[in-house]
Amino acid sequence: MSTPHPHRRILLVDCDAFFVQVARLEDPDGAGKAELLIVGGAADGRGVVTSASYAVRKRGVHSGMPTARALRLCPEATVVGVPRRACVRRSREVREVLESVAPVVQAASIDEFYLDLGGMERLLGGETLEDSARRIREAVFERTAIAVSIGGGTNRLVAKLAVRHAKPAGVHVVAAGMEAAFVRGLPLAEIPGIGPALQATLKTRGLTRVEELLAVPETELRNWLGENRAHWLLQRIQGVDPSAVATAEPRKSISAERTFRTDIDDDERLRTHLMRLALSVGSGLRAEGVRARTVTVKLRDGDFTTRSASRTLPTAEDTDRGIYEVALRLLQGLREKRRTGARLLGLGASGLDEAGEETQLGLFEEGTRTEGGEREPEGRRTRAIDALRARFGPGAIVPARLVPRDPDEGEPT
DNA sequence: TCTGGGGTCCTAGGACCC
DNA sequence: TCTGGGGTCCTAGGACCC
Repeated sequence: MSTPHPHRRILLVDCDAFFVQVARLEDPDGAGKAELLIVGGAADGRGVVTSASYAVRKRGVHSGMPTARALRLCPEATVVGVPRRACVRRSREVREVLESVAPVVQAASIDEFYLDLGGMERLLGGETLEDSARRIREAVFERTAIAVSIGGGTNRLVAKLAVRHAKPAGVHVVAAGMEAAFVRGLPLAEIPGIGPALQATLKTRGLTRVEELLAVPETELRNWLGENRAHWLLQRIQGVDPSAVATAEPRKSISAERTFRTDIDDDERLRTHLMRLALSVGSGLRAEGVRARTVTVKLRDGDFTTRSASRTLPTAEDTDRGIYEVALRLLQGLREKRRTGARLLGLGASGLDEAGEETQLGLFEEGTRTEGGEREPEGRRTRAIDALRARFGPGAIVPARLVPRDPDEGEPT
């Protein structure tokens, strides 16, 4: 079957410095007035920059940089915490606007959305992709007060690369047929998927630009990187990306982790943190209506060595207690292998199946057991607690006696 | 100046089965 | 007695993205 249209019309809508914008909208008199604004973790602990205003970026600050270092580069900057809840809400508002103007919208992250305008040619009349992008940019700003930039082209990769040339608050469309030429002029580091490790590998052969890599014979590349990676890389540097814009697939894992202000070597305290993580992961599972077959514990030692242990259960689990009990054994195993101060503790749930109709219990709820040892349904209370946690955060309802206030919590900024 | 938290995907070895 | 493959699941680790 032949397609009626010669090429696809893909847009990537990317919110400009999203966390900064949201922080300003939520606090117009505080963050809103600070031109030099950093959103991220506290500077006195181990926090990093989540997003920095463009004025701060000019000083060399970028996301992922330790906040302490960012403040050394830009001492006048104001630092505020991440307004998580507001970001989720505003992200949803942006998505809703996009869904009203495009038939297919895929949220790639909290602040990025792929659109496929295919199939709406008749509705659009003769509108060019660039004009569509401008119209959509304005609609989003009008209805959400969020400024976005939009990249466009015939596939997702090109749209993604184009959006960098659109920022801030602009539009950049790569014309059909110009994909390879557009990619050819870029440094390899700009290609999504070519991260620090692959960049370093390529650099051992003096390769830092797409152009240079294109000159390497294909067979050589295959011998060097293996069939799969070579194929993937070749497509990337030729501006080819057959992947479709698809609406969200079900989530594959749910996890929570904490980096401590100072390393923790005390098993009792680690157990307390593990409980807290189990509460968070458990309510996440129930909120999604899924159960997990695999539980993973992650431990990062003081020297930044990261270790993990996982266990797949015969039956899927979604209770705080069930998750916790498996996780505790895994944590003990990891601690026995190497007992040293822990920098980070994490807990993940994967192998997710849709939950059935049976009970969903919270961590410290006993539930009543029938003669067969089966739990009786007592979902109402757990659901009520989960609802409160959803509104006020995972710390809203915790068994105070067993999970005291987190002494390792960073100071709120 | 050390290096967050939430995810996805890939690889590789061993177990197990056909 | 010797010698195969392939497929799937599980586990551990790592790369990468925002």
